[in-house]
Amino acid sequence: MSYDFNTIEAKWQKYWAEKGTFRAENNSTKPKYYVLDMFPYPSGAGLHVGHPLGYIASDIYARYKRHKGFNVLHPQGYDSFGLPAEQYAIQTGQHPAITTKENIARYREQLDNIGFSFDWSREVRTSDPKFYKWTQWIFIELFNSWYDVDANKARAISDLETVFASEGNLKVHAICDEDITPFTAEEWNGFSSKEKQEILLQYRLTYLAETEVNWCPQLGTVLANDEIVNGVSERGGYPVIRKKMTQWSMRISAYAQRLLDGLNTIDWPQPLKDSQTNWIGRSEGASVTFNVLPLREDLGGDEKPYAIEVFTTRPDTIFGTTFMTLAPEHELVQKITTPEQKEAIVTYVEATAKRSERERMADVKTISGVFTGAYAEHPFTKEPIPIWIGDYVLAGYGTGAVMAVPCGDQRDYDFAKHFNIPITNIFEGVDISEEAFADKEKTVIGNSDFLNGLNYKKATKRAIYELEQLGQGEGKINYRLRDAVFSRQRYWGEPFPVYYVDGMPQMIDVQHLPIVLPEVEKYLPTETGEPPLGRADVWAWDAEKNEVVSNDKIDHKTIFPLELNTMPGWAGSSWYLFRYMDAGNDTEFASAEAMQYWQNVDLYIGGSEHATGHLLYSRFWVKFLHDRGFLPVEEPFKKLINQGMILGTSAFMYRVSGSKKYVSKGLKDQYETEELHVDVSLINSSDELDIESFKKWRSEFVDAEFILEDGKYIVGREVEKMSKSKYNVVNPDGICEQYGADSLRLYEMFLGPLEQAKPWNTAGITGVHGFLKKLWKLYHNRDLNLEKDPNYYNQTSKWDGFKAKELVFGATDAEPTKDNLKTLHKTIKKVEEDIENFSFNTSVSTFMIAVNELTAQKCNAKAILEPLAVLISPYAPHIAEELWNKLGNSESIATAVFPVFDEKHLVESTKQYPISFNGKMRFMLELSLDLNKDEIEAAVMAHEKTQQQLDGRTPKKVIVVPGKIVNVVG
RNA sequence: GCUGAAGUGGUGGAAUUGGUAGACACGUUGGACUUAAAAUCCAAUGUCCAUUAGGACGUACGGGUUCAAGUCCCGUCUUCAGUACCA
Repeated sequence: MSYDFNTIEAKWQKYWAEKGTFRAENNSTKPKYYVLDMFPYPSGAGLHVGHPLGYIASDIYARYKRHKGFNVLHPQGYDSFGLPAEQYAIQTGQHPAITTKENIARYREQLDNIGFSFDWSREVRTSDPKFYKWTQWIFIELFNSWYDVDANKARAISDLETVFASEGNLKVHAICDEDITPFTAEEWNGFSSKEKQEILLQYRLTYLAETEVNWCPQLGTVLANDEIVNGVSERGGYPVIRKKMTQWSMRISAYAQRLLDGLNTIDWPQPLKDSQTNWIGRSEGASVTFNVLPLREDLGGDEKPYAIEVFTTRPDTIFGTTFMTLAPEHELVQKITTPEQKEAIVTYVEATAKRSERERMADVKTISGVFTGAYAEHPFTKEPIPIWIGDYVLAGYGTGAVMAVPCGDQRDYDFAKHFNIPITNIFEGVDISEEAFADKEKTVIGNSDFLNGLNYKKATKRAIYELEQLGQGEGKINYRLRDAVFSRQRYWGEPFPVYYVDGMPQMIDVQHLPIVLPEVEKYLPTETGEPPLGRADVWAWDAEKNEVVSNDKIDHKTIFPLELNTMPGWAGSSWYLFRYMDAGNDTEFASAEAMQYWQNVDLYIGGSEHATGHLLYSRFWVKFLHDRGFLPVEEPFKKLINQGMILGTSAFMYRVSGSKKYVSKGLKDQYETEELHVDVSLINSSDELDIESFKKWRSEFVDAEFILEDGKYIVGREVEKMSKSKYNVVNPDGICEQYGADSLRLYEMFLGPLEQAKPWNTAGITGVHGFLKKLWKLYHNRDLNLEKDPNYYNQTSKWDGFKAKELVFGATDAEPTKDNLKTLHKTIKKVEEDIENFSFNTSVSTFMIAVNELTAQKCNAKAILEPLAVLISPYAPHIAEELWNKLGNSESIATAVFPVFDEKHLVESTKQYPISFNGKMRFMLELSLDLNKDEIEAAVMAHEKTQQQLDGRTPKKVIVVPGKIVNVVG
């Protein structure tokens, strides 16, 4: 029987599905292990060879952990809300639910073909109402929570109402909107219901606010900061502008410090932790208030002076402040500008507003700004300081205003030089005639009154103290992390469980969830610019009957309008990991017992592109749910591995400009050409184009002409991200058909280290496929191809070759030889280490060596072949199952126990290595692993003798480490 | 600019705590078996010199530590990724 992988793989995939081999139990005496992949978005293009890379790695680990006696949870699902299905719906009118369903079916088929050990009974889909019911529920819980700084956690909003009713908000320390008006208990109790709601909204962890957002006109929606790349939308590459809109926001800033601290408790790649750290952007410093001159007491009344609050990380340099700069968007700009400067300021502000983000970013070198004509008072010297505006100060960071210290900050320095503003040097022994001095460590302050002679640390402390005495500043920690906008003007997302009474948002009670997406006849925004849900006919809330009803019934008494926005893509993916623990639960998002048992994800594998999106939001929600007592854990993913991207090798053709002629790569420089992508399936392994297929590929190429070199059309090649639009996508189906899923799995692992990006190239796949054939033969009549059989040609048809002769299953009960055992245990050790270190690529080599050695040893002992099959089964599960079955086992190999490594079989002969020592020839000694004390002594003595014979000296020091090399120092 | 990662044959990539660099695979060349092809098996394959025996040089570059450096230290260069006027 030859290795018929197609039959074998189909057989075992069916077997696993029927027997439910990979179902995880929520009750088990075994230790638990949770292995999770980032679930895919089911796109119309299907899976390409890059997708399964991480899945194969996690599958190997999951199968390995099962062999090691763990109760393994290894589920899979779909992140099925998203923009592409909606864009497709806009173009074709096809309902996104239908497209999504079809795409999922295709994904499932492809995933099944690769033989993953997923527990499909726990599948989740974020677009399934049974799933998003709980996404809506979490939203309501966020709405019903506030962040208590004293308890350092989120609490129920009802607690806050109790506090307000008894003592007002004066003693409440919350992370909330900045401009909260203080009130007493009496005042609170006297507020109307609407006033109370408005106040509470300023405290809630999700809140409605008029925010400046990134608006993408082409997509008709708002984008989060991480959905924008270089000033254009990540999807589609459309321009993005700033616009004010009323939006739902998530108060993730409340968790900034805990998100930072939590990074120390999890095992994630350092670059990823770094990028979250940068994103959160903690900086320590002080906030300082500068009063604007003329102080307003001379204006009469008790009006307070205008005050500019700044954030600085260098309060120690406050005496070096020679001007201030406001962002052009700063709210005080209009108020403080003097009449003489008005025109210049207005012109500048307008010019800045017109510049797109992109232009502003592209042009960071040009220094620009305008003097407002106003002055502020230095808190200590009481000197007047000119106030400027300039676009190097960003409205979105800190307070949108800086105290400019040109001697200590290069940007302030450049600005001052450019506009001839004086520069005061406040550093001892430093020359600032050429550039600013920003080295904190070497700082000694001078020319600064009470700060003179102090270093950075002491001066900072003292400056903050003095500012506090004046009531004009305090120590402050500033975070770059902004609250996350949570509204999207889209159709294909989770609807909010929200209706509006008198303009105030109301939550729909959990027992009436889910609020299911309504039908609409078109998926575009409405003519008036409302989100697509504005087109729904049945989209109003009957607060008496508690159901969704037709919109034309809205009476604002019992029937109210529903929220028209939907939630962003990251909503469902922020908590899905818990749904797998108890996927069918209709009464809770997962039962407490299930969550207590499974805790959190032990191993998470996925791409690093989610560093500041999904992986941050998910940590935020988990911390929140933990605070409110819904989750036992505070971090979602204990260990994370980023698999590298598999890149495609694009092919390019060169079209002679303005013609239908295509010139081969070698001759392209003789013409003026433009390059265009061509489908890689039309190219053979030597970069030659299949001209006939190319003409048939697309109608526009039917009458193409070619300028060939040596009768061939050679294309250009370049490695790029795999993408449908670049025609460089390779999907796994063809490979599964031609070489089998096991070959694909082995090959994807063999390609290189998991974390590394690498181009896809099928050239080497015959290597791993050949290994599987050898493995198969190892369990069968292996001698057939190694020695000539004189009868062979008589037995079989001459033309059928070796395949025609039946290979006989050949494992026996024979005793394994020493060599057999050595090979086996060497392999166990290496494979175990490799899997634990996630270096799956090297273990494939280990298998090849093992099979080659055992073949050479003509090993047919069941005692070797059986454990070998278990070792290989995580990598190549189908062939391992088949061989396991043939060895006479009735249970699936998935339940087999991982073989135990026994050091004693690794008997190496003691070896001497030559080294050169002080120009003389010496030897080093390597001891075998299994020697006892006496044997070691004997070996060392023999070794010393050799050394003596060489130069007549005895080594002075001998370091003996069993199993290691002996270091002899003369 | 800043942060992080990495530079090893024709190619992908191996190499424990420093210990025979180039495992394993692809590719290439030669051979066996075939009428032939495919498949399979065997051998060679870092570079240079040499008929052979053998020798020299080799892990981006320049230094250093060490009996011993791909690995550790200092400096330089290059590439990739992330981030960007963050006060």
